[in-house]
Amino acid sequence: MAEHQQLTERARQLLRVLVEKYISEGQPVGSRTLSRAAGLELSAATIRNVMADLEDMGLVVSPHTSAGRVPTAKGFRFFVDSLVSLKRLEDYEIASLRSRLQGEGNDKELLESASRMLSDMTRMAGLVMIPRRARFALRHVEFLPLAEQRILAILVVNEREVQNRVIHTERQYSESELQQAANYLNENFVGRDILAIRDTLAAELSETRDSMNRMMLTTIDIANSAFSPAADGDDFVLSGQTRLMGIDELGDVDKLRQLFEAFQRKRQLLGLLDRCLQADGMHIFIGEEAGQSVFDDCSVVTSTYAIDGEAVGVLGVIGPTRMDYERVIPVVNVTAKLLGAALKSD
Amino acid sequence: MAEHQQLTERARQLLRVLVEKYISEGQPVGSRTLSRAAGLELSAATIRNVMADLEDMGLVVSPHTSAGRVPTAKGFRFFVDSLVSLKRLEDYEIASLRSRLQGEGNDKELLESASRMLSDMTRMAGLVMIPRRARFALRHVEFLPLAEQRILAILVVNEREVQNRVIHTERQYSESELQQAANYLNENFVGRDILAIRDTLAAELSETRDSMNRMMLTTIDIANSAFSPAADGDDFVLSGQTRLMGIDELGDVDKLRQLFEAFQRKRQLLGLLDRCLQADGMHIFIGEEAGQSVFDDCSVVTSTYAIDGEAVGVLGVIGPTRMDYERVIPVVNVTAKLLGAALKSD
DNA sequence: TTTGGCACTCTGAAGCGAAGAGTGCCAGTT
DNA sequence: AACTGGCACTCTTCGCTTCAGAGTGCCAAA
Repeated sequence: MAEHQQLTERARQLLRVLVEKYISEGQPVGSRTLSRAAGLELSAATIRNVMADLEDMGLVVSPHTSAGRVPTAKGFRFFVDSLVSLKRLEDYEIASLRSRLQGEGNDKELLESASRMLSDMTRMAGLVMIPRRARFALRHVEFLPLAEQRILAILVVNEREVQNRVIHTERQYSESELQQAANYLNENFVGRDILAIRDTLAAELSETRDSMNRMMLTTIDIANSAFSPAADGDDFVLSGQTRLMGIDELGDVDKLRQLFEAFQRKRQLLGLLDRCLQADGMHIFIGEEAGQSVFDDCSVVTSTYAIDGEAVGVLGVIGPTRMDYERVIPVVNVTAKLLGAALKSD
Repeated sequence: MAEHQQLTERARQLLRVLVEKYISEGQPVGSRTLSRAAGLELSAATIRNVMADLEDMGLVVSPHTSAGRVPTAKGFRFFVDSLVSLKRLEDYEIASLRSRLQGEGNDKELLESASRMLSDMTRMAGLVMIPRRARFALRHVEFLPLAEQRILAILVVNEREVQNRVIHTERQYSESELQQAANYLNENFVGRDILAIRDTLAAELSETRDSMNRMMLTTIDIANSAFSPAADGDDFVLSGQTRLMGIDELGDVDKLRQLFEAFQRKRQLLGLLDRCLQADGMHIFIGEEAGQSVFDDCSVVTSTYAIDGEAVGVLGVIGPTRMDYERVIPVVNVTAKLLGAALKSD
């Protein structure tokens, strides 16, 4: 059986059982064990032949001459792509998750709660990216002068979310100028998207610049800086990192430390999440597939979550390559749906 | 030499050298090594006698019959209390720290920077408690109605700090009622402490309840909830936790995990910091002294930091019991002074 | 009081052999 | 042609022993 040949049904079945066994036991599995567990009426010797083939194809390896087989990253990939049989969550589990999310007041708590849920359900680390709402509907704006040509802008958007930014301006504005500008915006633009407002103002500026009064110029100047896209400092919520410390595949303290450092830097993980946001639905990265050596012994299972049909964020879990995909995949999937619904409903 | 007797000068000297040696090498130190390192002209045998005394007093132990001595928590305590000779920081080091703090814009960044500095200088974890300012001077307030008898209160205090809170009220208020209440507060109370404002309003209420107009009642009702003491979610800034993973005294993954969990829960650590805030100056907890088993193999070195002479917060480092106190203590001390100064100056 | 000497203890590394697990291959069976 | 039992071989793991090294405690002498 050559490298690129199709797997026989039997080989697939054996690979599936091997992976399942390995996931549940964490030990290399030998031909004898497999012949007992597989349900097929085959002797250990026969199975050894099949295993040799799977090894040629790079789906399994044995850590040393006399130690049974372990799935490779490629083996896991094949497993999740075409062998895994997902376990539906029990209804009561779904109900309990839903109620945990419904109790939360604001969005931030909702995300934290979802992250903790992912972590609790899978006993690994859960993560939830802050939603990138396309739209920030202005509810209210306030400007306060600070020293040195700086202004504190407070925006209330999407009904309840408060953002505050310090902006630098060309010249010093007085308190009453700022007040007027804010009033103008509050009277004319409530409910509209802040980026759209900025564009509208800019258009107006170029059309009727000369005839414009001072107040309008002030308003446009300030709004231009204040209504720029939010640079969210904190881009995801991670929970249960410490659970990873209990997992012996990741027992190497040094590896673990690098992983934790990556969590703190956020950049690498964020890059991964961003890639996931490009395409709706679930993504699974196994071992090296994430493309960053810190995650080499890890897998990441993610799903986008959507508000009103639009994917606004990504959530998922991160754990050892040897994780219980049959359960983890549905957990991530369901949590994504529930979170989307919960975000919509308030 | 009995348990409670004073230590001779010689015993003190030997203990000092032993602790220093142990701190730098991390290995139990034997009598032979000590006789060479101590500078005293004493043979190993003599030293062994002294060591036996120190062991009786509980200042050192040997991990097993043939392994030299290691300081106990009590031994370290004695060392830091009366033997340690602090190493002054170099002027250029102080200058570099000062400039790192001066570059920062807002308070939050300042605290993070201080925390990172502590971590970098000591190669352990740094932590800085958010200042508990006694006074929150009102700069501006805004109330916005939300659904279900909730109000979004936005407070700007201490010139530039924005707090937002969702409060629940007895009845639903209209947008214009809230507007009036906010205007009243902004016109009459700017610059005063929010707790004082609340008290003033409450006093007014009891005096002239009957003659009071509806607007005033509204204002008092809302301000009463909105101007309660800030429940800061995030009470301290921790940096460089991962540095602790490299330290072999804390090599036990399970211990380490408990420590990290304690960091996330925050409560325990916060309790410790609060105790430190009771008394100005430096505090050192060695091993069990912190009173919480999670910190058993750790020491915590803290200092209060003050703005205008008033201690408003605590900062420090956390690391293994075997840390270089001679250097760590000055680092914490200096950082506290610099942070206090930096917070004042803006 | 200090010191050299000595017997003793304990650790840690190294080496060894037996047991166990599993493989690869071959020759025989279906 | 596909499967199977058997067998030699390999590799890990565990317990045991040995040995060197480090350091102690105690004693008798200076």
